Amino acid sequence: MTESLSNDRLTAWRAYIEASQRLLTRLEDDLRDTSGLSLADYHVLVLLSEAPGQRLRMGELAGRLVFSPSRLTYQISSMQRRGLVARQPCPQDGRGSEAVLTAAGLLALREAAPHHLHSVRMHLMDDLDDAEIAFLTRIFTRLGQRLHGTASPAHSDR
Amino acid sequence: MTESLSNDRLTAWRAYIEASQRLLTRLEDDLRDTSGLSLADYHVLVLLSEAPGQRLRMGELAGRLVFSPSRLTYQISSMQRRGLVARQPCPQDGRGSEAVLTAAGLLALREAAPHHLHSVRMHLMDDLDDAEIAFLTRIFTRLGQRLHGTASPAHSDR
DNA sequence: CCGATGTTGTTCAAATTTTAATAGCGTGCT
DNA sequence: AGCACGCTATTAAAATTTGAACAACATCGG
Repeated sequence: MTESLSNDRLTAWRAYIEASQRLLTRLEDDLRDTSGLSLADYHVLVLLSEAPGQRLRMGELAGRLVFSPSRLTYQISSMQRRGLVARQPCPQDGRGSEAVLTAAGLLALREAAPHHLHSVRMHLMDDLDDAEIAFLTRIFTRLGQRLHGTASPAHSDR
Repeated sequence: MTESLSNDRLTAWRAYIEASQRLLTRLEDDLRDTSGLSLADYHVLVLLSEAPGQRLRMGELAGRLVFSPSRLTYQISSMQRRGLVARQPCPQDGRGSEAVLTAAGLLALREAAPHHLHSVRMHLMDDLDDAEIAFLTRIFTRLGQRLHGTASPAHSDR
């Protein structure tokens, strides 16, 4: 096992990590300032708004958000308190529950989206040309697919 | 103000966000399993080990880690409890303090690094060709520089 | 030198996230 | 049917992170 990275790769890695962190921080701040939502709130709203019946099982939602189950429980409870989503027991499975988008939630999303998308463009997308977009998509789509399978939230053996 | 993203860009954005989240989670788990360190611990150790005198001002460290001041205070206190770093008052500035790498901290880094780097290669780098590395570096170096200036931790007006 | 102001870190409380149980319910086997 | 097991989501407690308020010191202008 080779235990190092070439200089080029180390540089790439560090640039990626640091810039991503800064970007996330910035987007979070922008979103909070313009709409009072967190990124997590926003992502939940987006996923629900796109789902059939504007509702999703907790587990499905957690998987897509890359959230632990308990984190999602907390997140949804919080949004429920604020009236952005409702919680309903799942008809097909007595154990489960679904998060359902409320009218207020949809409205909040509609109000927040323009600002947020503007922010994403401003801080990232406007600075990238088409070739860069293509690379970004290629690299991270592949990465996401590869990471999706092998476990992580739970500990594998190794 | 155009308030949307082209489909291509939206796809790129979502792939990037989700895969990055999965990657971070995976690396964190791997690192924790093999060395008992968090990513934050590891980054602190790396930065200190590279700094002249293996010491850095709190503010400098916070800036590079993209941590809030209070978060860094907590982080360093935790590492101090575990013997990985020490805290010293700053000679030039009576207000400040420095975090200093300890022998144990350096050892912990040396032990953790091979596993962590292997993990980074495994999950990300080995899957990228040289052209992709170049794009990654280019995109995120530019992004990092651009985001570095304009404020975020504190709220600007807008 | 003195006072006004800005910095640097820390502290405290509140909010969030993690981790380790746990309750309830499905599934499959007998 | 009856039971062993696994899955789903929640809960409780501990750990972390945020955000506001502060204390101590530096810096600058008078």
